[in-house]
Amino acid sequence: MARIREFDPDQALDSAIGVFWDKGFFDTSMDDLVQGTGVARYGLYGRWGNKRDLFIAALKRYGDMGTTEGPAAVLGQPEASLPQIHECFGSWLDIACDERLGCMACNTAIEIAPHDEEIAAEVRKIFAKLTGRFSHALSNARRKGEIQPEHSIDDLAAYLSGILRSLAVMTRAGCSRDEMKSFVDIALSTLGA
Amino acid sequence: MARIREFDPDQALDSAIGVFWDKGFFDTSMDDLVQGTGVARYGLYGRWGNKRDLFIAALKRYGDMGTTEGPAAVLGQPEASLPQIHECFGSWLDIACDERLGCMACNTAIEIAPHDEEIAAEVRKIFAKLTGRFSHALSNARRKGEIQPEHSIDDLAAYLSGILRSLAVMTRAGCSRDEMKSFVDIALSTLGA
DNA sequence: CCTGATACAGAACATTCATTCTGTTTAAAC
DNA sequence: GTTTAAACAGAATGAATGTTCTGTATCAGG
Repeated sequence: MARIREFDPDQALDSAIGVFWDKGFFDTSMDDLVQGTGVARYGLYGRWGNKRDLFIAALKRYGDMGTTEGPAAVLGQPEASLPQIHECFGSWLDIACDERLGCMACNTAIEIAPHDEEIAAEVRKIFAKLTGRFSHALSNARRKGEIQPEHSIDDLAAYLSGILRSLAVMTRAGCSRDEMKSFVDIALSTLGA
Repeated sequence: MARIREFDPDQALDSAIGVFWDKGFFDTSMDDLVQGTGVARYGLYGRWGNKRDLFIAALKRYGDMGTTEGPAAVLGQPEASLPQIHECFGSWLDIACDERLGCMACNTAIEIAPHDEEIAAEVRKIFAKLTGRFSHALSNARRKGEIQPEHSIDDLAAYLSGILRSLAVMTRAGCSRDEMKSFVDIALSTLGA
């Protein structure tokens, strides 16, 4: 009864993530998105309504994928513990030096969160999700006796989550790998042997 | 022989810092700046040429003032050591909960540094300046035996500087004071007793 | 008091932007 | 094959943006 859609919304969203992640919200034009996604204006507006809603959809998808696809993926393993935490930061460093994307949630936090509470809440949700991943690994680590008992698991998880935020800023600023590496080394030394 | 200028450039720059710091580069219009500084277009363009150059001037001034006026000011005391480091983070937390400005250098790092190397270099310069302040206080702290000898002063200074960057992101994201407080507590526990 | 150089206020300009509209194409349903 | 609802490509629109221009006001020098 009607013509069939030519683009895959999820795939388009993945491309949109790439554009927004790199250039941010305000410096990204709808033209950039049409070009970046390969989807015509009609398709983008028909599906997501406007630029802001498309951004929110992209951010949410980033939050859904980010922890299962990026450096934090290893934290999801059932038996993930201290080695996986180290691995997570290690792969972050590897990626951070190739590209200057940083973390889309952090970029959004800085660029728009103070002026858009709905988006701010989404950012904090993504942060919480990552913190949850660290909690999981830290619980295993504590059970295995890999970390000091000085701080609570939740506090430590929030701490590691925060450390990643520093790296996100440094990555965008173009700080050297050495600088980030020694930062991570000290940060992780807090966990204990 | 000519009419005298009515505005003070430094004062105008201070106002411009306020606008850019809050809204970032792209979401700030020249109208916002005219309104925020109280200076007419003619004055802004005559003195700084264009928006980007005005931004750079504001960023540089931020870098010059930031470490001597904000929470990091106490680090400049000749005998500043561990207590002043704690004080610095303490006042950061106090300020962070009133307003959601964060750190202008961090905001700039994320918003434009990856796409503008001149500005990125300026951001790193501001980071280095803050790190220098921490170095100073940490040197005193080490001499007084207030911190562990495990890490080098320079690495620790870069570490503390990085911690502040996390807080900048959390502030913009609207994280709670408790969350930031426990983050800082763990971060500073690394220094030792 | 004139003169003229410069700062001022705001209009004007060209461009870009997000969004909407229009005419065409597509393919499922009859 | 015809019909028709929906997707496509890109032009059109109106607002906003960064920048420049114009006419007026101001003040130092003669």
